[in-house]
Amino acid sequence: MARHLITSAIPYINGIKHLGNLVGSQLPADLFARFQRARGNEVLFLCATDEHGTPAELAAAKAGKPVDEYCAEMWAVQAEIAKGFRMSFDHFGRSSSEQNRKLTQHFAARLADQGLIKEVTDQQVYSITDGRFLPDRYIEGTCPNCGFDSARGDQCDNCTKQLDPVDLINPYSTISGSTDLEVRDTKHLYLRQSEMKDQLNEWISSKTDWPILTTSIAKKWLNDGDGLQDRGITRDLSWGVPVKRGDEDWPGMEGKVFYVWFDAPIEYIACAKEWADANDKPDAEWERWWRTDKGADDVRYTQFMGKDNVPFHTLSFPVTILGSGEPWKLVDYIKGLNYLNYDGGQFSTSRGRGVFMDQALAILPADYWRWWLLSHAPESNDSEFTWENFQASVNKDLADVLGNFVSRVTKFCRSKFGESVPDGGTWGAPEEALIAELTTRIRAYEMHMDAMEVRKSAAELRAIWAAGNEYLQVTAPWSTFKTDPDQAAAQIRMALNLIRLYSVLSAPFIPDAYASLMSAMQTSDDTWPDDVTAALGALSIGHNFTVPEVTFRKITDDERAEWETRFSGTRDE
RNA sequence: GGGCCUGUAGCUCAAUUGGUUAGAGCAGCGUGCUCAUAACGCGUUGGUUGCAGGUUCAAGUCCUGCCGGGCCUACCA
Repeated sequence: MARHLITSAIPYINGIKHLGNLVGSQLPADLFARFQRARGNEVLFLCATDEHGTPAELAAAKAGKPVDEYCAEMWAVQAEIAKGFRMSFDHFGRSSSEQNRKLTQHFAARLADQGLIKEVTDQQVYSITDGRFLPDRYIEGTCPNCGFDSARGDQCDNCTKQLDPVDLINPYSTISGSTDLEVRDTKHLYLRQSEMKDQLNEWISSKTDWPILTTSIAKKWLNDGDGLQDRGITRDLSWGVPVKRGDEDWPGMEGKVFYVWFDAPIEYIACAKEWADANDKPDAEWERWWRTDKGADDVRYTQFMGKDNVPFHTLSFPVTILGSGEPWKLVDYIKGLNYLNYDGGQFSTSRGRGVFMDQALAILPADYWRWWLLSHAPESNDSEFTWENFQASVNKDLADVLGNFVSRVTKFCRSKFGESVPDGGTWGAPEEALIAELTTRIRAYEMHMDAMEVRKSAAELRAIWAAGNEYLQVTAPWSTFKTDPDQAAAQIRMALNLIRLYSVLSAPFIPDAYASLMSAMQTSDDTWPDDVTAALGALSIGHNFTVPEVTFRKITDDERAEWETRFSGTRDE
């Protein structure tokens, strides 16, 4: 039995994420986790909220709440939505946890012991009115290059030129609008990533099976210009993991916190401890997933993330792990995904453009979204959500091909034989052909799922569903019944068993349909069809079932038109 | 500015890494069927692979240039 450690990039705390965020990490990670569990493998699937940093502080202030309270509330909201989308996390943690605080401080101490931390005095813009240092992009002013009057401190949105905040003409704080800014010296800890450049290069180069997207981003950072740069891992903020060297104070670092990108990936580890603690498990239980000296050497660790997260997962987090000199588990495979666009443009959180996770669930059940998003996952390129495409895919694939199959089979059986698996007849050539086709397709499906080829998996699954309809067309039990009711019984026995088989195979994509179909077929036998013939005998003669309600309904043209309008612009609520 | 990715049928995507006649699904068209959610099956029309050159026995795939789309560019996360 294989062991899979699976993490999804942890969503930032400030607000509800859109469908692009969902399909970029959590959803494919969940698909993979569910599939590996179904295959009988041991899985630990973790996610959490990423809670530190300036945006969290500002969002809390805007909401008029203390930041810890705000984060706790938003964590609950995100946890509820994740549940709504049927994310099968073993634990949904928080980067602000006690466990992560201690572990982050521990890593910092280890890295310092290994000589991989240095102190650097930076110059940073301080806003006297706001009483805080400002990250570059929280300063705006007139672009010295093109004269655009709201250029950000890091880059001008108008002429796309990279800027330094001190270059801006008439700079002001975007938080308060104050122009009362000054440049101050501030001391920070830097992670000496450059020391490990060669080691990282070798490691990344050995990952020939990773998505090109992932390795090319990593190589760019490693080799661009002067190569991998050291990176500041502390910030002048109050909300975050206090800078400490293990349990000891860090002289000169009082009042500072670790940079969110330093502590966020460490939460992948801390989350395992949160999981163990929450379930009254001893430390050995989580350490066997993360410590290669404590049983994790046979673990395969897979990370899922959008492309914007790739540098941190391929470079700075591995530096943290490797640089610690301790036997922590290093990632084996990084599944980096592109972006999902919305109807000819980008999803926009600020402008409320596109469908957000809570809104999606309010209009349709999770399975509809899961199916569409996964079968159109932005694996090789950015992909695009359009309502027309969504409606067509959902109606055709879920309602017509799968849902209607269930409907026609169960209703036919009920009217001719009653609501139990009928006796009589034998299987012959058409059944053998079907089994042969299904066996080929199921093996292909498994291969694609194992390789995390999401779209190909979806296409194969759909073909498996369609094979049921083809079988019915070939055998035509409604005709057979008129001349040879026994043979029709054998045919419908096959079809009823297909429903259970489809349910089991489809569960990673559409878990709610899995549950409702298993319930309709009155079985809990979720055995994976390693042997297709055996799997098609799982519901034996006389086994009772019920005719399910509509498994998937169709999206009407009116609904589509209404939603198209509703989600096109500003988000109201 | 630099780097990377990308452009294939009306739409969404494939193409075993340079190897026969570029394939699927949807939409369209035709047809069969009547168990079923106006569903299903079968057949079929759509391609100068963005453009122009080049390398090669062979190019969607490699090279050069141009045009278009996207991402990243290290203090947002």
